[in-house]
Amino acid sequence: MKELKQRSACPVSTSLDIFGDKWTFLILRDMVFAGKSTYGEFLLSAEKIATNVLADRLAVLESQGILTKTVAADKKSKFTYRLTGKGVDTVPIIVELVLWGSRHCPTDIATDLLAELRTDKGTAVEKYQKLAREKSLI
Amino acid sequence: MKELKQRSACPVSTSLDIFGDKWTFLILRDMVFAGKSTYGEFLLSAEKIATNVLADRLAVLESQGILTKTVAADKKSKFTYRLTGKGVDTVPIIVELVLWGSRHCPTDIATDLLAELRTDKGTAVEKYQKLAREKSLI
DNA sequence: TACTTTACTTGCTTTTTGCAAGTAATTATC
DNA sequence: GATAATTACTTGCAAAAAGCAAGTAAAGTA
Repeated sequence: MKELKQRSACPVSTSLDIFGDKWTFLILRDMVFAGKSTYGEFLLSAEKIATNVLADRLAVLESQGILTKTVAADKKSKFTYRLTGKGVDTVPIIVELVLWGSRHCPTDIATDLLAELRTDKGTAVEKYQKLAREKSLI
Repeated sequence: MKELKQRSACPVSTSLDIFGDKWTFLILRDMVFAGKSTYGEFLLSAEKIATNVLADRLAVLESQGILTKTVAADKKSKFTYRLTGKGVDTVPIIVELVLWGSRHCPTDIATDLLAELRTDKGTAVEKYQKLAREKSLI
């Protein structure tokens, strides 16, 4: 059990106690927007997370109830990671990170996704939350 | 000039290249929701940031154009930090961190602020952005 | 002139990250 | 049925970042 220390009772602080690093939201991004669900898939992302850091972050996210780890349906040697409701609730945060980054940094994002997020953020958030929820029920 | 390396062209990743740590959003929170603007004020927050880390983060945020550093109006020995437009644009991210933390962690947040954010997030975001913008024009 | 305020800087220890290699249980192939 | 490949890690070590205590320097106050 990975236990995190809570630095204060401020909700921004408690959120950052869990998500305050350069990698955690990239794992969640991969689950929400790329449909990834295995250790091997997370390793393939462009940012090249180290294997020990990935293992550590997955353990933290599992212990914090943000995702679940189960043996894959097709292979016993594989694990499937799925978002819990608590994990699905991070979608609005990730969407705001997408919008800020795409507005203020040189990025390369699918124009249709960006248009979707900019035109009707609320609907887009609900859509990706629904997709993530459906995956967790497979 | 603090220069950051961009790990990929993904907007989530570029946002995290700047904000991906446990302290940066706490500084921005203090500016947006507590009206803080000086080094000494940031040091007083409950989470107790180390002085060298605070100095480093302020330098990064300044070099990234998220805040400006000017000599204070009243004292030449004091600096005033203010959000730029790019900084004001982080308010929606911080608001989502507040909402997630207050929903999923044991926190202690003013109930009227929480009600304000939950009832009409868009209006609340605009209100705090406007307040931050007005401060930057003083 | 001495003391305080304000904003750091420095030095040192601890923790986290990054990188390369190794391991162990399945699963696929010959 | 032995051999190789997949999949998900673990381990060891160097480098970077964070944490802590103390020191510095310019400006303001008594």
